[in-house]
Amino acid sequence: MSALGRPTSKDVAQEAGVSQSTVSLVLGGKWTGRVSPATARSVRSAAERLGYRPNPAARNLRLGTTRTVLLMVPTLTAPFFGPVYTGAARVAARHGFGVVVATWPDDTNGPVEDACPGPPSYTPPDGPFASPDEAIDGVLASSMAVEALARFRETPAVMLDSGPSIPAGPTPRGARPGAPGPGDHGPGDHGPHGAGLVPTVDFGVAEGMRGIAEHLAGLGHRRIGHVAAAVDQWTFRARARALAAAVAAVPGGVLSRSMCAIDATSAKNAAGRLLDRADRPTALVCDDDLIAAGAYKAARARGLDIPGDLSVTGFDDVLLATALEPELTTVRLPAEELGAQGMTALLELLSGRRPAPRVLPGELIIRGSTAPPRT
Amino acid sequence: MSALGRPTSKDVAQEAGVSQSTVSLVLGGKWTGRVSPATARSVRSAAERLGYRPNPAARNLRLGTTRTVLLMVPTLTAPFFGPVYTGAARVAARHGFGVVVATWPDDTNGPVEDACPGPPSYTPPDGPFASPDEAIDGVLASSMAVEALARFRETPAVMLDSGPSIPAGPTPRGARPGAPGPGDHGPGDHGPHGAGLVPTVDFGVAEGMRGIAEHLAGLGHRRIGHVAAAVDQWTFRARARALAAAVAAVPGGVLSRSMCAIDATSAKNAAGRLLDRADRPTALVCDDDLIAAGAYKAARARGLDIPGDLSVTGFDDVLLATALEPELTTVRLPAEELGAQGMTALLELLSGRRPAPRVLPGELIIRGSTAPPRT
DNA sequence: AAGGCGGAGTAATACGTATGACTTCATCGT
DNA sequence: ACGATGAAGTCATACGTATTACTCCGCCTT
Repeated sequence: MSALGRPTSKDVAQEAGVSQSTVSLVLGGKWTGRVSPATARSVRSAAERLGYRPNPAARNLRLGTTRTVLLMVPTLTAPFFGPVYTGAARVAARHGFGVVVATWPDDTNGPVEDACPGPPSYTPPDGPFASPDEAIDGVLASSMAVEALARFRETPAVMLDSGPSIPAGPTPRGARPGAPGPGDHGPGDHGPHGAGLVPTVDFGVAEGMRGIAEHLAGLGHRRIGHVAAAVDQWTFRARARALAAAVAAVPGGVLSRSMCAIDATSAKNAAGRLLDRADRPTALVCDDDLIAAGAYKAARARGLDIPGDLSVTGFDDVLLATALEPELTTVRLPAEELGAQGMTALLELLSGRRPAPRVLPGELIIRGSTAPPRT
Repeated sequence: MSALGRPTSKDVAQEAGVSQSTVSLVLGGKWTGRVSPATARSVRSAAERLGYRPNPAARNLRLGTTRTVLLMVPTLTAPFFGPVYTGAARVAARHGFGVVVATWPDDTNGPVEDACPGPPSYTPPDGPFASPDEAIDGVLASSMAVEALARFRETPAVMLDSGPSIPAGPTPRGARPGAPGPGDHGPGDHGPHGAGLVPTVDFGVAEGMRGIAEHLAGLGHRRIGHVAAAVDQWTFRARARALAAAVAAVPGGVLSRSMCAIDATSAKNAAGRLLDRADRPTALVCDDDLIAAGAYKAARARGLDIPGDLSVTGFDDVLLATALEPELTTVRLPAEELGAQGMTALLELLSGRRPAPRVLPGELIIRGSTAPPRT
């Protein structure tokens, strides 16, 4: 029995009447030609009987691997990142890996009284991340964590939702989302891990946004408003750029834009600004579902019926989308699949291969918030 | 340098010109009277210079502790459990503990193609939980996981949101939520860890629900409908019981109930059944915010104005509550604090003390969805 | 001067697993 | 008949840390 109260490989060896090495060989699967099938069977049955599970910590010591990867996300409180974790953890578990999560520290807000002393920890977390002090084999990093990724220069990493290559750094202050500036994310960029060496998994946000624009155009909309998230991330830049291009391709298409933070109140104000213009748009394209909820409020406050007087679209398809009335036309981004594919890419990277970039298509979900414009 | 590329205590020893033991003593903090202050200083500065962090796996081996706890939740996809994790992980990190998450396996739904071979894992997960195969010091278990907790008979555990004592087992089939049957959760019950030995952290849902009832009664409501979650959990039984008691205490108070699953469509139907009765309620009390969103839909479908014709209340105060129009009157449950307090209790338990039961009060948040009934 | 004592530090070992080096023994080829 | 071959295992060791037992040394006591 180990100090943790679990049976060890030595216990199994005794039970099976063999040596500890043999147990390790059999259970490690590398015994062909070294252990007879009969012995292997008896070892396995002994392990089964005792409910033996190898101590991962001890295994790590020798192997120089922790079979643990770090998932860096800004928060688990937002609705989007839970599924990302779920997908990543599922794939990881299937390969015997564990996942620890690091979140941006200002994720915390509630006051906590923890007078519990507990054993002393002489390794206070110091970096920008509130992360468990783990030894890590690799990092799966959400786009918001680009600069924090620099702490892991030596560690294999995969970026999620950060664009087809890692941006060289934070976009300059004055840069406007949607401005297709040269070198915005060109293949010549050098990420923190070297020239384009960090594998990426992305959503096909451009195609998704184009789908929305074509859906609206097909319904007859021409004056389109964009309630855009004022967040400097690749995904929002890509959304803005794709929408601008798609509307420009529609004869008579006109696009107006208003920026907001990602919360319902700010979105309500931004949408209101568009609705109060003389040439009021007949449709509002929102950068995500929560922003669309704000747009609903702005419309209701002005007595506008959705979708009769105003069509509204969202992005992401979180739970909220079907809770709204009418239900929201949006683009479903497979968040769980993002985590799963990201983890798959990371595991490939860890096993020495160079994973190909992946792009997960979004799916246009047409619900009740879009209709032809009133003539 | 370790196999993982990090400096080891031996590296620090060499840098400081002392032995590895001395490094361990100094950094472990138990060196008073054994190491001179000057040496201690030089060791610490060497550790600083090299960026040394002890390898937790190696430390565990000797100590018989993994400094890791397991958080069992049904899912991280639902909006409620992300904050629970956040709070738990924050407190854990502060004491040098890591948190691994186990979720109910049917949390997975998306198809995943993972042709990645990776190293073989000879410990396939077998239990009901899709959990990382970790060695664990303790378990923090959400109420939905009562029966799974039985797998950890020997492990210190804290239950979250499961009522003041662990129920003896699943409630019998025929049991109706709200029926204050004898022995429902009486102090005589024996949990899986023995007679009431599992510490608990709960929300004050009864007080919260009473607050809602009194708020509505104060506005003048008498005919109240309860759109109840058909989920066999302590928290929902407690909500139903508290509401029934509070309404009974109001002169002329009448309560009707309709059950639904926790999704907007099912809730819409259940709310609709109440609204179609001859003695239509003037207020609908919903078991959570998502159900309230369904109630909004039912009301709109019948041309009822909220809050003019119908008051609606939710429970939990998730993001959705402020995205609805009008914003939802609800009870805020401090989910992050639940995780934090639960982890604090678990750490107390691990250090040999017996934590007192904790109850976190809910807070009534009055927004725009409640008003006096139309006369 | 012999013995004792406390301060400062080191050597040695245990934890549980994985693996390269080694042993044992039967069979095979010549 | 005798070394070579290969199968079936075991031995010994390394991984990085925490801790116990020990050494060394200077100083004090008697």
